[in-house]
Amino acid sequence: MKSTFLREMQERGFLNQCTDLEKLDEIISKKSISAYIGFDCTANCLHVGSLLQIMILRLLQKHGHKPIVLLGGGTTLIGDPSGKDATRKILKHKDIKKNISGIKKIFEKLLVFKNKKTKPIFVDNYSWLGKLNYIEFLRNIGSQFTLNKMLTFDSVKSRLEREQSLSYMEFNYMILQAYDFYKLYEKEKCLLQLGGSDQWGNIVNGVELIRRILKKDAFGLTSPLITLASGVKMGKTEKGAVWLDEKLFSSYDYWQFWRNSDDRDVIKFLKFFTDLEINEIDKLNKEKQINELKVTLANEATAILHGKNKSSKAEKTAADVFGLGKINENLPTKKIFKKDVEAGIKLLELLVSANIMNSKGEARRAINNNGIKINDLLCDDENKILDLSDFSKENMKISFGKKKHFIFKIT
RNA sequence: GGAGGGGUACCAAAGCGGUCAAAUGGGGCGGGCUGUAAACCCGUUGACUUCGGUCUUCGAAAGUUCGAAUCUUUCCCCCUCCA
Repeated sequence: MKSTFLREMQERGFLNQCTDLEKLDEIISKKSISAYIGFDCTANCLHVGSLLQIMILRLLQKHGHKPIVLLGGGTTLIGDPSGKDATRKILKHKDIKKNISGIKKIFEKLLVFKNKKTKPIFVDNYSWLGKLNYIEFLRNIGSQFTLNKMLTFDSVKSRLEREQSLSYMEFNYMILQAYDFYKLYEKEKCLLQLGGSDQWGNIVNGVELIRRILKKDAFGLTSPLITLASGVKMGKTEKGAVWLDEKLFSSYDYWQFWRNSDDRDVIKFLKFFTDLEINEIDKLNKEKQINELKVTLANEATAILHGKNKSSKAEKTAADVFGLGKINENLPTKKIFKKDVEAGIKLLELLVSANIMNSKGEARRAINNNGIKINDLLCDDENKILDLSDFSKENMKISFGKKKHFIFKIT
C-alpha cells in the first residue's frame, strides 16, 4: 500500500472492507482528501462505542487529510435501523439540537484544530435534509434506487427475517445517508466515507449514488466491529455507558475502565485507542508484563481524552488505592457536616444518600455479602451508626467491593 | 377484512385460582481464588421496615372471587395463516 494513512489503518486493524482499495490508495497517496464519518445524535454525549471512529479521524489528520464530522441532526429524526431489532424512540428536533452541541465538545477535545489544512469541518445534515421537497427528491434521488436492491441490504433483510416490523420511515434511512454522501461530495469534495462495518450497506449506496448521478468515483471504507474477548459489547460497565464527558464519567473511572481490560484485548486496544506507534507497541509487548501494558493503555487513552495531567493523577490514585491501600484525594469525595456526624449517621442511609447504593435493600445486601468496608475494615452490621470515631483526621473511606472507594470528608 | 397465537422482572423463558415477589437460564452485583485479568466455585438480584410484617409489580382498565400473573369483559400492542 502506498498511502501512509491506509497503511497505518491496516497495521492498527482498522481496515475491514473497502469499496475499491487500490484506486483509493492511488488517489490518497498523491493528494490529501476530505473524508467523513456520520454520528448519531441520540444522546447529548458520545461514549466509547464511538471512540474507534474518532480515532480513525485522528489518524486521518495525522496523515494530512481533512476530517468531516457529520452530525446527523436530520437522520436522527428518522433513526438508523442498522443493527437494531426495534424502532427507536423518536427524538424531538429540539433535543437533537441540544445533543449536537454536546457532542461537538467531545470532538473539540479529540481532534486537532490548529493545522489549517486538516482542521475538521462540522456539518449537520438537517441543513439539507430539512428542506427537501418530497416529490423532487423522489424523482431525482429515489429513482436511482430499486426496491429489489434495497431489500437485499442487511439492515432491512434482518429486520424482515426476524419478523420485526420496519417502518417505511426507517426504510428510507439508507437513501438519506446516501444522499448525505452525495451532498458532501458536491459541497466539500468529500470522496471517502468511513464508518463501522454495520454501515457498509448505507455507505455503498452513497458511493453508487455519486457514480450514477455525478459519474464520479467515491469510496467507502469500514472498520471492524469491536468485539470484546468476553463477547459483550464494548463500553458498558456497572455504571452504565462509558461516556466521554468527564461530568458523566470521571477521568479516574475512565482510567480504570481501560486498566480493567481483559488480557486478550490489551494489544488490540493499544493499537486502536492510543497514539503509540505500532513498532513501539510491539516493543512494549515484548518487554512488559501484561499488567504494565494495561497501565500504559490506561495512561495513553486517558491522556488523549482528558489530558496528561488528569491521566497521571488517575494513575497515581490507582497506585495508592490498589498498591498501597492508601486514601487518595482524587477518589470520589463527598462532604459531610460535622454536626451530623456527631449526632450519628446511619450507614444505610449514608450509602443511599451518597448514591453509592440505589436503595437501602441493596445496601443491606451488599453488607450481608461482605461487600462494604469502612476504612478497609469489613462491616458486618447493617444497622451500624457512624460517628466521629470512624473518621481519622476528618476522613473516612467507604469501599464497595474491591474497586469502588469513596472518601467522606467532614466540613 | 377473516381465522388463530401471544404480551410475565434487565433479557430470554416457565407458571395458568391460594404454598407466587413469581421456577430456570443469561446478564448484573458481591464474596472466594488470583494479577484491579480470564476461567471456576459460592451468594445475591422489587421497595420500605420498629425485621413481626407492610406496600407496589406479570400489556392497560374494569369485573368475578374470601383470594387473581392465573377466570370474564373491553381496550392497546405484537406475531402467524388466509383474503
